[in-house]
Amino acid sequence: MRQIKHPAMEQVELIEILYALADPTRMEIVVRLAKAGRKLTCGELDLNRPKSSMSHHFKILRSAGLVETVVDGTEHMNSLRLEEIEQKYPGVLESVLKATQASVDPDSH
Amino acid sequence: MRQIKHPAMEQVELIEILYALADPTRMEIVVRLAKAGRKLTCGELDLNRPKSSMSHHFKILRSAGLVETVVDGTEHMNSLRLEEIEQKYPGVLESVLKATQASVDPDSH
DNA sequence: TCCAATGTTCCAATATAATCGAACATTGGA
DNA sequence: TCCAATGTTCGATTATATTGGAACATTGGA
Repeated sequence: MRQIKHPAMEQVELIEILYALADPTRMEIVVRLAKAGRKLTCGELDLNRPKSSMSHHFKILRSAGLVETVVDGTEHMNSLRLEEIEQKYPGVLESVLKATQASVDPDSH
Repeated sequence: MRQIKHPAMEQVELIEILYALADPTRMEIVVRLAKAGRKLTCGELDLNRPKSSMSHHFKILRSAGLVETVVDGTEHMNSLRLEEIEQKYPGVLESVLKATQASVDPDSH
């Protein structure tokens, strides 16, 4: 597989986005990608889990339309499809990301 | 049980909200409650499913902090905890509700 | 050509969730 | 007091997800 397939935004369903986010591991990946603001390899996003488990979660994030993965040599560079999702579902991802900060920082609410 | 217990907003987790919304039946309940803008009985929110199934979903919606249920005689009146959730997680529920309309109305995106 | 690095795929095991019938609890009215 | 109405709880079944080891694919460098 030269490059990985991703769904077009037309076929990205809100409920799949929510489902993908409703898992701590996947949410953590999304949050890190948002904070990084640049492409990260799967290795950089490693969460002390077997590669097969991480790969499983990336697959779900991709099929939900949240993450885009570009093959670069032996590495896979991942990024959030933030603008695209904002366009189709304004505020959803943005507010969720903000809310994750709120959960961590007790002063923010 | 005279009245049903609900979690305080302090213990309402974002990820549980997302999980609760990531199911078509529960999403439909939430959308209907939002559109109704008034308390609805479980019967009014019936989705052609056995009572026990609906009750299961209401339980999850309650424990996630999304729905408040007040016992009134033999009926249970349900409402969205919209303002409270907006306060704690601004924009999340609002944008999701807007997005559900976008999914239905092809002109809106 | 060989090999290490990076992930994916496959598969089986385990865990979690959804479904729904039946029994139960509570209420209000006849 | 009896009963119908409204939901919940219980328990069993089925469906779906997660986990992780092992094998595999692809790439780039030695």
